[in-house]
Amino acid sequence: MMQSKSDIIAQDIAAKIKHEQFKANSFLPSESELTKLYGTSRETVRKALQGLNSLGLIQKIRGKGSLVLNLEQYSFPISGISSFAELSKSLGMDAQTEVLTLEKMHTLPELFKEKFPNEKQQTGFYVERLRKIDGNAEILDCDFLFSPPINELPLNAAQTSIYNYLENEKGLEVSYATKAITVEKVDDELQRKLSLKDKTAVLVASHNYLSDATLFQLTLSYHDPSKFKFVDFARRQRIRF
Amino acid sequence: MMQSKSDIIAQDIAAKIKHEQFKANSFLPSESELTKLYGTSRETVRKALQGLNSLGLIQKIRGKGSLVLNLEQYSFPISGISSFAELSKSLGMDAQTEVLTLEKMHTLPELFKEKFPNEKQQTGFYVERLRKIDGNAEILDCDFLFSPPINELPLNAAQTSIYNYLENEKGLEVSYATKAITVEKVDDELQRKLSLKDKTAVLVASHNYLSDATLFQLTLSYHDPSKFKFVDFARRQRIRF
DNA sequence: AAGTGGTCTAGACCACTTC
DNA sequence: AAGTGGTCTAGACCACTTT
Repeated sequence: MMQSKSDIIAQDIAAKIKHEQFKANSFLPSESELTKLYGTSRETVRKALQGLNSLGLIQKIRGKGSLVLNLEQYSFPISGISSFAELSKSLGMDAQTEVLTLEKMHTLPELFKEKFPNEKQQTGFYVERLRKIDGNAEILDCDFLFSPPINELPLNAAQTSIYNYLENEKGLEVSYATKAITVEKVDDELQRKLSLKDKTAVLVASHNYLSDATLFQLTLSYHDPSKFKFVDFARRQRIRF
Repeated sequence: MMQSKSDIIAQDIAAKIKHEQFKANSFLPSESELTKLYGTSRETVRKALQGLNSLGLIQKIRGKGSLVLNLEQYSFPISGISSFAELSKSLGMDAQTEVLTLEKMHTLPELFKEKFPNEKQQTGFYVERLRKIDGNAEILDCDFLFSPPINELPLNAAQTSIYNYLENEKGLEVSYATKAITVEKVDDELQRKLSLKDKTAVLVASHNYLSDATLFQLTLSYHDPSKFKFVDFARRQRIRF
């Protein structure tokens, strides 16, 4: 949980990029300069830069330096794994969450059985939340959080941020997720909840895991197609599977 | 272009995972064992494991080891940046490409001006390709490749793999991309080309860059919504921007 | 106590860019 | 030739899991 030196350096450089102390289309100080600046070894600086590189904040160019990329063009990537609370905050949106359902169940809801036919665990919390931006319903999030490892889930956590509750109050470490984006036909009820023109929505289905590889959450996130936008940054892989 | 020791190790371990020499839900040999096995330093082994970790092939668990994750569940992530040729090959699909257009232009096509209003460079190659799987048209790819850096583009490259041509014949290094996924209304022509029921398609719009941060390609990729599936693996970021 | 991964170091050599 | 990032090493110490 402790932040490493390289994490602190990465955070610091990211903040300086954000506040334009390091400007887009210019080069960061060289690795040897950063080494002096932060009083660490070069490998530690390099580890920090590697994180910024894979995030898409900088591009390392051999023989020249680390170029700061400009993200304004296409808005910051939405990919990765973050909560609605974090996203709406970092994008500066006027967002509200309305909790429609929160109940402990001993069987997986039909909707989840249909979309995740391989899941066996049954007991957990079912949460249904409507996300509004500028007062308009845009996303319907359906979550199932397994017990164990999640033994209680206060309404307050569902209203604000479940991830914040799990990470900061329960000490659980959210680590990775697999997501699948598809376009689906939806029923009257969902059409009404999201005020959709057509009976079609974008579905983002996720498996979410803790750092010990425990599956702790399934998510079905329904979006209004006319407002949906998924922005991603990807690097070409050297490892071909 | 030379492969590093850590790349070779990562490739080797990935291949062993693929061929189930290292099985899902079991642990890899420990870092010290891998160090002996490959005859390198521990940091070099760790660099290789880090690559596999960020790809989602393994999960490193402190005090325990590197757990091999099972990908079969949700099929291998499509995210990242790969060509249609690479993807269809790795998924073992019966895929064909029909080149509809390939021409050098001195002005950006209207479609690109509309979707990428900030782009200034004008000269390049416009390529329109229909992707078929099992004989059915599923994707329409529209590419614009800028000159410079791309001064020629043989029809043969467009028919097989533009990335293969650029990387292996022209020595260009494809490095990263930004993508935006949206759902769009389309015209009669596109509806006909993809045999769509509705006048709706999924659009994946990309900016593609070389390793020196040069923008070399814009892509508009139109998918049949009923067949579209984007699978992603994401790790929780420690760097909050 | 022994084994695992996580972090950090100081130094070396290499490849590429620039002057 | 000087400066940049890329790779690799051998060793150290720490935190966590297991026995």
